[in-house]
Amino acid sequence: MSGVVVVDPHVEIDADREPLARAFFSRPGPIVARELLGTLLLRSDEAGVTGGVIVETEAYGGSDDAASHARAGSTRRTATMFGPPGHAYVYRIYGLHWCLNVVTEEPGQAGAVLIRALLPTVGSELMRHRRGRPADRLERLCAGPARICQALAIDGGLDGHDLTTGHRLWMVGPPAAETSDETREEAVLIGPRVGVDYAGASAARRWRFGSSGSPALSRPFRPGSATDEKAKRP
DNA sequence: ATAGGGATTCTC
DNA sequence: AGAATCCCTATT
Repeated sequence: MSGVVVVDPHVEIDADREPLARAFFSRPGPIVARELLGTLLLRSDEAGVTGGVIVETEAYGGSDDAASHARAGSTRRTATMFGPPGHAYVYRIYGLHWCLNVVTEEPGQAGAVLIRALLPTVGSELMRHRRGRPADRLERLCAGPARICQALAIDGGLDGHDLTTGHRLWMVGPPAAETSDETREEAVLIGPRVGVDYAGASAARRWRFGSSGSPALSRPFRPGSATDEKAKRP
């Protein structure tokens, strides 16, 4: 991908855009997760603008999903998962790191997509500095959900933030990507979700999605089970 | 009140 | 392979 245009945080957003984005995120998690591949995640704060292309995602459901934080219903931590689609669900893990999700499904129906990896395109030097690894290869900078949050300075203060409004932290692509037919067809890797074997929940569901051939995946997809396939947008 | 554990990452 | 490290959740 060439010459990325950095959106000014104060730019006006088309009035049409928000309802479209809302519709995009209100659909089932696995569909949203797959279609988020190739879209742009951007972060703007005092230090500058950072971000990259989403290359890996995972979908999580509601009470029927034993691997989901929402499995026990709405709690203090997971309340945003039951809220409006297109908002950020940010949680702390292992007392150390933060992870970023986008809320999916209609309000009242819990769901979220974990953003697992980006290919950096904006502010890579700032991200290296924030990660404390100036020599890190570009593909490794945001290869992992907690690395993304460290590189983009995302923490609990952004929990519940609307990702469709175009400021602080936002996504570019849905639904703008629908205009470019070229990008509709892409090879997508599919596999079981990472680190949720405890629930025995990942066995049946293959809700992890990755951009085929991307050098920035958090970890490889198993060549045997994770099938390469052509995914087309509706 | 308290115990158990995690959608991770880095180092040994 | 093991630690780091805290707060959410469930249980007493």
